[in-house]
Amino acid sequence: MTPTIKDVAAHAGFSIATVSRAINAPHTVNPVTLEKVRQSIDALNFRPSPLGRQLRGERSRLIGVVLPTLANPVFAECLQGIDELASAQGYRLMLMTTQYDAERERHAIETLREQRVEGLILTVADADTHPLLDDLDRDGMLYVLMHNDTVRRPSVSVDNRLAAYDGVRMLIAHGHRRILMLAGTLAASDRARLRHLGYVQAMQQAGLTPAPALEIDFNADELAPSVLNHLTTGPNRPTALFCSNDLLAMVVMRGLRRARFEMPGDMSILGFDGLAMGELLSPPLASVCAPNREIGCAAWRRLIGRLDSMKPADFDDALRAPSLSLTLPHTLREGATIAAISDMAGASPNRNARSFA
Amino acid sequence: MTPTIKDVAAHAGFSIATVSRAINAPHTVNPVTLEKVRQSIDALNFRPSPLGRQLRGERSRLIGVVLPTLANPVFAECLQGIDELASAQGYRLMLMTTQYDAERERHAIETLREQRVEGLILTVADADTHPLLDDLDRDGMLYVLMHNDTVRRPSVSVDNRLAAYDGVRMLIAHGHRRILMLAGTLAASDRARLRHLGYVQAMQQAGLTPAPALEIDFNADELAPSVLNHLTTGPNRPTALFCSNDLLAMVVMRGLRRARFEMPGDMSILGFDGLAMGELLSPPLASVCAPNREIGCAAWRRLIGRLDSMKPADFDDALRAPSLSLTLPHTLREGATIAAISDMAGASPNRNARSFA
DNA sequence: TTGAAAGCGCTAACAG
DNA sequence: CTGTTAGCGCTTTCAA
Repeated sequence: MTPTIKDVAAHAGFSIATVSRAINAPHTVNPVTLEKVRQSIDALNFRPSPLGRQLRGERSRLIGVVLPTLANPVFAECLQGIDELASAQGYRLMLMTTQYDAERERHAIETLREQRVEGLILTVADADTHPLLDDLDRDGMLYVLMHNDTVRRPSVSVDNRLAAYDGVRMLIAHGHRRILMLAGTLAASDRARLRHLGYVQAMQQAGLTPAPALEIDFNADELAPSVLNHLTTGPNRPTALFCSNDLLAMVVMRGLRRARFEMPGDMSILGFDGLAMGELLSPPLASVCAPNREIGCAAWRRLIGRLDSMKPADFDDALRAPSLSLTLPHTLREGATIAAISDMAGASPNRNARSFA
Repeated sequence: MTPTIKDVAAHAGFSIATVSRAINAPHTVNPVTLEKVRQSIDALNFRPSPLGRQLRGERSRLIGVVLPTLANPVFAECLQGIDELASAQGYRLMLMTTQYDAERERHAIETLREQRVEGLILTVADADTHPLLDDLDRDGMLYVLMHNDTVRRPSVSVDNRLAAYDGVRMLIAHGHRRILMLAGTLAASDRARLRHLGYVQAMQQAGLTPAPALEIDFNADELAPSVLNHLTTGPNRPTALFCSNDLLAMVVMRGLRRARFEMPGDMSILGFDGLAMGELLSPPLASVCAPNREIGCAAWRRLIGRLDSMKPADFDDALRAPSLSLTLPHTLREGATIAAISDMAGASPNRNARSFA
């Protein structure tokens, strides 16, 4: 079927060794021979199988990428960063998604290891309590986490706690007092916890009372009535929502709009992630922005850096070990979904019935 | 480094053949032996290398995916569909992006073939005039195109001409007469051409004069002043824009908003693609929707179907050949970015100065 | 400059 | 039920 080096050798009238050399060390072979071999290669449309090479102990130049989902552009943005560097450096990417499911995470890592990837870039639900990552450590399998915010493992992320803290402080600076945090169903993730912690700290520092994060079913077409109620009615209804990610913010805004709420007039909204698309919205979505693409690039560099440093000597690696986790700076996109409390139509509790007028 | 079957054999005190059998045909080996081998496997943390297997002529269970970019969620949505089926069926995906660049397309296909993928799923800029696809045909390499709208090659897409036609007819039905089509910089793609053709046909059938597609620089932060001028001023300024994709529609809307245009009051907007995210916008984006996820799934099924049908006999394959390209139904999402002409504030030419008031 | 041959990890005849 | 062995495509000594 696909021609092998043998076919080429036969066609050219030389040995397979010569063909191999013609490919890998052209200068060591007689120009005339070289030319003949090249013609045979073209004639048969031969391409060397990486199998043989890898089998010989060469590097696979294959990196595994494990992401929760591509439905959230956050991960697509990271992947873009990774992909760009990978193709520039001649690496191949093997991609698996997990839908935030622990079993699928396990399976993905397992599968990729079988494929003999040289390293893994992954985003898992919870990095700290993940036995699989311990396995990787034990087996000396190189990996870098993206977005997972932990100091215990090699990772690249923003400081989720601080970022959330800064975001909520901004809301407070705009005069908001009743600020509620909304989280997706995967409230168990390490970053969700840290974001909530940041929220709590910002609230407490301002002398405000933080609330537990309200869980929202991400995929539902409508906001649950009880949730909507919680957001839109009562004397203590929130004036601002801090959403644990941008997609959630968009879903929530749609729900509020259907209830005749306007943003930011009736409710201020702050997201998290800094999706590029958020700037295209109307009004542009305020967000605590992570440099997603750059996170992908940084994860790549760290992985490849460690990969390369394996070769010569390991002490170099040990030197870098202290700074296992890399924290990239976040930014605040103030957007237009945040209003100062004084500008908000629905700020005073007694106007809340408006939404059901 | 990584343990091989030999290590396991040595550890267990059996031959490598027995170990291999223990893995691939457990029932053919003595339970006691089996148990010992299993313990050794666990102890050494052994996983069979796919290299050896593939080398033995086994299937690689590897599929290559080539996409223009992940920055446009259209492709991320397709990839989701593919990924779902792939992981369910035990296949691995190797992903490469091309940024719509012909050279990168070439390189991606080349690379993936070297990796011995069993088949390719790809979206290329222009399917009809693509020598690489001819190579694939010649070499019997299985592939399926996604979104590329051609009858000459195996493909899955919507009927881009008809879909555009239907979309523009809808605009006309809402009373619009001056409808302009906007296209991204890759106006050269097969689908962009077909979409424009559909636009032309719908216009002509209604006795209206179609215009050439106006090219927009997708990535620029602002609309070019000349473009903005074209859209917003003059007695013949358009009342509706048909954008060749949703992302472009969003960029254009942002540009118009900055010029104090409101959608749909001052301008109706129709996109193409049906991004899931479009429904989260305010107002929800009207769009000619392709079932992106389903396109990915269908492409997968066709590829695997043809892969499987290779095994027994090839005439089966010939039977299916007539229906090379699969056309999936499109839908119209009327959204709220389209207003009937009678409801539009800016409909009468003499109101156009409003935008610069 | 070229060829012969060994070996990478594994599976599958074939023998025992 | 288990072991021996050949061979998949390739690179790389080692000889010629």
